[in-house]
Amino acid sequence: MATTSLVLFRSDLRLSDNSALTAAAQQGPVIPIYIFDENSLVRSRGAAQKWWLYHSLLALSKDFKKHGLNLVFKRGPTLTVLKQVVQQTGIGTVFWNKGFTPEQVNSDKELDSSLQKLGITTSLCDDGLLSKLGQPRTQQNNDYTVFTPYWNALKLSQIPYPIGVPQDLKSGKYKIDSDSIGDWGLLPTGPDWAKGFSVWTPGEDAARHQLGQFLSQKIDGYAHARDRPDKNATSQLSPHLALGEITPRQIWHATLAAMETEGGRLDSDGWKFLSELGWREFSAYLLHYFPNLPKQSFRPRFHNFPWKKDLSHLTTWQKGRTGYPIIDAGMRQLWHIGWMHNRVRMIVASFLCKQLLTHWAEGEAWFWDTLVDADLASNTANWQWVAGSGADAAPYFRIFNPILQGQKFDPQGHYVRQWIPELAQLENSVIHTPWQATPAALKAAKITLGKTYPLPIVDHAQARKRALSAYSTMTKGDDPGQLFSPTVKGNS
DNA sequence: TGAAATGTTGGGGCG
DNA sequence: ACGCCCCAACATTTC
Repeated sequence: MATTSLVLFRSDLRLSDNSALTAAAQQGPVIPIYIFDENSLVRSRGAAQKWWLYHSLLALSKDFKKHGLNLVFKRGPTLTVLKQVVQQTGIGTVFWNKGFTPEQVNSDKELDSSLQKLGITTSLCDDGLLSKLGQPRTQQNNDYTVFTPYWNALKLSQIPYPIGVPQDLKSGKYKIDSDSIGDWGLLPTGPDWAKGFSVWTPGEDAARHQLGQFLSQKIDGYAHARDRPDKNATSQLSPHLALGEITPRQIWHATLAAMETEGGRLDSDGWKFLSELGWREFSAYLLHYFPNLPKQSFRPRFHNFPWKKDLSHLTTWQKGRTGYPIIDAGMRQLWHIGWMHNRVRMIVASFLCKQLLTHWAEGEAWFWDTLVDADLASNTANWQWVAGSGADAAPYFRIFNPILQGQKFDPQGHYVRQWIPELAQLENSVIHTPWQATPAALKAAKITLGKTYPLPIVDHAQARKRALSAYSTMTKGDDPGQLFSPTVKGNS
């Protein structure tokens, strides 16, 4: 006997390797549903990711159509909407893949018990991570707080193989009204800040294609080239992963297979790439054991760090007008395409926290709103990592010199020229230090410092000293500290 | 998944 | 030929 089920989609916008969808399809016909629920208990998606969500939902809907299923769109509190649908249809079973942030876990639990009280059968599946949430643990049954031992334990464990698209996908025979997602306010309304986002193709097909291209063309040499923002050398799978258009275990096994094919030649590049999945996993793991990670420094001694609140500095950083080309190029890339190269993320984050002494959570909030790949665990764990307040973090005194970083990782200034057109005509020798260019060189390049391009807002050497002295004021005490709330909303 | 300050070494200019 | 100094190059330490 076949039971028709609802399958609730959230951050798992794919047909393949989808545990909930597969489990439901094994029981009978399926009605897939996406509910746009700006639940106050769960941090809602930033503006940039809403753009991605819109396009990803269209893609998912199309993919379901190919299998003869209609993806239902609804808006409102998830429980209320599900109740209505259940009352209207009499469907008695709901499947979904569990979330893995603490707030999603709690909200899943509430939803689960509320549905059960209504006599609805629920089935929650594990999905979206390589490992079971909260695993592995140390031999003494502690949680890991250092990446390397965590990673060693993780990579040795059995990572499940991905499963395909369910073969026996059949549509439930109910007519359910569906919203038009154009009414959800997912796309920019005023000025269209998402024009540059057209470089992306959201959706499961595009994600699979992107992975294939990466493994056939870019994995070779990845370990080194990944640090070069002037080269297109990274996988750029992060937004696909964030929305669940592809799973880490699909990437894991496809990468191992590609390494296998090359008989070991790509092992070091391949493991470097897989370790990046390891960092994603480690972030989710840390957030699980430290639910305050988004709001509080992981290391207690940072609770009394003398952060500065300087709105004009923050705004200058956000707009990419700090006067340091590598910083400004990164911030403008973020604004224009909703994504920033990993190396540059570290440089701009270090600059905000250290040169400008701004609380890491201000930067985290900006990234959250502007990144298409925003992920609560990765975003907060990595900001804390750069700030020095996180688990297994870079030491606070490791302060990037934005000039040297620019010269080292963008030696010809291609990246700077791409995102800061007003510097495009400046010669290589001063592309990362325009204030050192001769008046004649500036004139030839049509640059007026302080006008067409800003002078540096802080002097690096001075700011570095200031940061180190701020660091030295931290005490070892474990002051419980305040939970942080950012001062500025992003562009939403 | 740094950078700057400080220390050490060794070749070469020079008296 | 020798010692002295300078300083680039590299190494170590410190932040």
